[in-house]
Amino acid sequence: MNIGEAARAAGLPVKTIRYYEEIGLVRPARSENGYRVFAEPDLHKLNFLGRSRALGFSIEDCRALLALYEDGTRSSSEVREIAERHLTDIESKITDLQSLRDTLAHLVASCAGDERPDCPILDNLSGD
Amino acid sequence: MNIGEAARAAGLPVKTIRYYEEIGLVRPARSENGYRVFAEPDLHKLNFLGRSRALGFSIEDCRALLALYEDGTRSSSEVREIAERHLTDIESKITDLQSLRDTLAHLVASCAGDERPDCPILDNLSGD
DNA sequence: CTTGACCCTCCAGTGACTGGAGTCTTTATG
DNA sequence: CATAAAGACTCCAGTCACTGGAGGGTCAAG
Repeated sequence: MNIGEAARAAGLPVKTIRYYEEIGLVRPARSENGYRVFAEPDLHKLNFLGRSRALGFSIEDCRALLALYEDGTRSSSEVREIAERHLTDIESKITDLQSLRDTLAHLVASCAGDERPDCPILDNLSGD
Repeated sequence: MNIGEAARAAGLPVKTIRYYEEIGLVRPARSENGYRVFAEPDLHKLNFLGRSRALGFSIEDCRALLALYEDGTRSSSEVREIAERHLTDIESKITDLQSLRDTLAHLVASCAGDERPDCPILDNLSGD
């Protein structure tokens, strides 16, 4: 299977797959003409990567998760640790964004948004 | 006032201020020895930028906001538009992150996290 | 035999800094 | 006066995870 078909199968852009090979996440075979050849295990990896990335794991987390996935002697605690750290990260990002949102929402609400120059948003940004 | 003092006053790293000058957000004067000299209006701008960035506005938004701030003939609607777009952005990011968080929380909760290899997190990532 | 869809590699750019090397100026101390 | 530390300068490279594009080779259909 060529890279285009693999891309469609995994739901990833062709460029992304080439990038994943470059950084050693997948190692597809090559045919005589130099084309990458993706077999079942490669496709499986690509799908794994796509799902991991969709959950927001960093590439390095994905690399670790993939290694654990392929290591029959892993302990689930190692996987859970990675996921927990990521979850904590996301939760703190959510908190940060919510506080930004609250501030912004107040500012937007307080601004007339008409043709006049007076603007509480700018007042706030300029330090009142 | 030299860059170090300006940095302390504005609560920004020295490097960041030099970067802001490079991209044309501030234009401090130079003294004979080549050192940047920050006057009151420059400090004000740096503070404005710091607050805007802290609210998550992109550099280009900051540039636009600063221009509006300095334009006495602006209409507040222009400012409000930028802020509204940003607010919408943040809200959609929050929604995305919340759905990630929910998925991840379920997965983490379902994983024993012990010495055994069985792991619902990996099962999920590998496509069940 | 040509067209068009693929595939290849390599290089540059994204955003917003950050770190570091190598150099110069200023200030404080012995 | 010499020196050393602090702080200033420029320029280059790296971050993260791709993405776009140039320039070229390969393959199947008509």
